[in-house]
Amino acid sequence: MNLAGELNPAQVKAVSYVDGPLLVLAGAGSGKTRVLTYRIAYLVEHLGIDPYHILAVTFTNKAAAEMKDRIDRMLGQGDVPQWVGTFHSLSARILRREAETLGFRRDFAIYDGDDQLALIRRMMKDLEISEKRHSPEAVRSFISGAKDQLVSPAEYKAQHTDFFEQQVVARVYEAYQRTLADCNAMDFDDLIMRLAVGYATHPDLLNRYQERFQYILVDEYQDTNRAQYEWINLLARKYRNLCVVGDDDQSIYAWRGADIRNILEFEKDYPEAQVVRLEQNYRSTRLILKAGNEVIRNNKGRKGKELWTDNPAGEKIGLVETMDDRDEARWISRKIQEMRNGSGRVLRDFTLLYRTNAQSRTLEDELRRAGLPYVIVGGVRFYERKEVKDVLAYLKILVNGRDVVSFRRMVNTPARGIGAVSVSRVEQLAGKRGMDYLEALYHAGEAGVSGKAQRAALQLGEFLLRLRSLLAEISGAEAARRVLEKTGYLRELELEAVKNVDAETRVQNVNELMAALEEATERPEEGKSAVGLEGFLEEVALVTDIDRWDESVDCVTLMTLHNAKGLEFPIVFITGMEDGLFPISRAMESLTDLEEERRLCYVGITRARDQLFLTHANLRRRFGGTQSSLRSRFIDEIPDDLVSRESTGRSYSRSSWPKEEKATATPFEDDITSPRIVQTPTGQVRISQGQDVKHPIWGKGRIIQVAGSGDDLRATIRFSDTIKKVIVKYAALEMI
DNA sequence: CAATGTGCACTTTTT
DNA sequence: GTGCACATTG
Repeated sequence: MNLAGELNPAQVKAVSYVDGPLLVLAGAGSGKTRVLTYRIAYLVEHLGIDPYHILAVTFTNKAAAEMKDRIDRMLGQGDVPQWVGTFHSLSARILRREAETLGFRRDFAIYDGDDQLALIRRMMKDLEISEKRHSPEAVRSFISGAKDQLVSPAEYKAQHTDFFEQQVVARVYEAYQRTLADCNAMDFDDLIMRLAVGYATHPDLLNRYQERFQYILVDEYQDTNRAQYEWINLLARKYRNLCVVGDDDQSIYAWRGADIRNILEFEKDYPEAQVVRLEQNYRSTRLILKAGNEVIRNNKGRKGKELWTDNPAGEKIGLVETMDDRDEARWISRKIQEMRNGSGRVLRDFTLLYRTNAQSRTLEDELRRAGLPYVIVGGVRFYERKEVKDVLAYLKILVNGRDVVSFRRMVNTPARGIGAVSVSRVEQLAGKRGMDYLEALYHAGEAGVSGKAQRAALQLGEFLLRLRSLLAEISGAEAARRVLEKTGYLRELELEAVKNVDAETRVQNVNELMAALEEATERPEEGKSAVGLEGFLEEVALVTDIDRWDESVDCVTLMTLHNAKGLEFPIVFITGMEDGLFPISRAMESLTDLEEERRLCYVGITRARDQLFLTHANLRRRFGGTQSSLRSRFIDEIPDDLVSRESTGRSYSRSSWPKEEKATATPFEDDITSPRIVQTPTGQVRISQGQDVKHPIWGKGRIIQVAGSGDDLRATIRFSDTIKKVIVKYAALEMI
């Protein structure tokens, strides 16, 4: 391994400084992945460290797989470290191994966000908490937040006595955790929390893993939360060979509990720490990098670094103003076709990024019209689709008969006459007699279930109990085939597909699931061994769309900005660059939220290698209605000389530049839903010069001047026979 | 118990 | 515009 020949001096240090804590501040495109893989290879090959002692935490499973792959190719001989993965997958693995020590069963189920929400709703129902007054989603997020902070239900209750709302959350949290335990299940947050708490409360266990993982690497450290911080730092405390890599400018997950202080205060936690800054960018053209730098410099409280590159200046950044969202999509697909024909680009060179998943639809429509194949990464994830989860519910209940969420899902899917009353009787019986749900189904008669429902329950119970007893002999795929056959689930779906086009996709999804099951449990890829049903379910619970994404297929890629983190693409379009959308309206009121949006923008810009386009639409259909939008403030943070402007509209060009002509005001208090003046999602109204409006007394007119702001926003309007100055707040204007 | 109808909330981002 | 929770009907 020739470090000095293949790496720059900072990278060499990041790779070869292995005694003691190390903080690597790795700017976008600075060769971070390279450093991580070299470092591991260096530990193994050069220092002779047993891979057994290495732990590496990555942000996605995909990154973990790629890293292992690269290391494998670098190492002449010697084993690839096996403990490379995400926090969640590593946690699940360790928790299963240590289940006995920690006091739960090895075969626990993993609940995803939907399962979590379903259970929370049920808890709320049991506790007679109104969903109207307390949104289950909000409760879910409070509970999730508590777990990220390692706050137990009891602690939560004690700490949050001020607000009624939080007392409600405390009650649900308590019941929820109890039910999870009853179900032998853990949600995503539990995976991290239980292990972090496990380490903290079982010194012997902690000691074993400290001895095992003497060299620890953590990628994307800026996005770790409190629980993950404890998880890592407890392990690292003994040998202090902890290398964390991250970039405070790319911290975009504060909303799910990530604490940027983890990286900012690393040197406080480890006073002896060395710090390496990777500031040379190998990815982007000079202009793209400059644009990114200019945007991010508007944030305060940064560690501070200035990326530079030896790359050529490249083409200017395309700034495109379009009439509406469809026009935006049309412009993009035309541009793709043009560049594909003109400069020999292939489809997979193009990536479309957006702030919200909902934006993908319009883009999809136009790509389809243009005949351009595309793939969406993210959105409704494959393993979260209804039909996929339905089938998985059967498999999950076979593995863990106490999983109430899966039980509820499969027991009457497809409809077989076991209604809500019967279901709850069976559940009660299970609780009373200490049976799992399959046994309880079989004994439904004793629960007071009779007639058609009883016959159905009995039959189902018998079938599943028998299938469960066969699990040791048959593959997971075979079990699934029998379920589909016996329940007629697929048949029913196929029947529906005849009249409903959407159902056809669902049939395909079930078939795709079967294919995945067969591959995993019956005929694994070369180099992999077949996993059991349990292994498959675990994999499925923790994979994301990013992990499943196959970059080698030649089509345009669409994804959210969040999903794009850590990736790079030749040509990037960031779409919907509008105030209220990006930055998203809810983030526009607080500085910290706005700064996170800005970091997200920085992430987006720095994904691009060769060319970057920023597009925004003057009108955007959102929510049925149409909203007029102003270009994003982030666009204005990019210096003029870096961009080349283009506009598709005729009538919009006048008011489009510069931005100062436009102003905002607070909404009408009495009727904020009426379409008088365009409402932005913040509840603010926007008007602009040139805007046609209607006044209840004066009729139609056009705004010729705007002055003031807030409550004092005034407009000068030319009506057919007069010019009037009005205070917008009182004028009840209607936009035309 | 299931199929059909109706009203409303929904769009931030995800392991 | 849509998908979901709830109500009503067969």
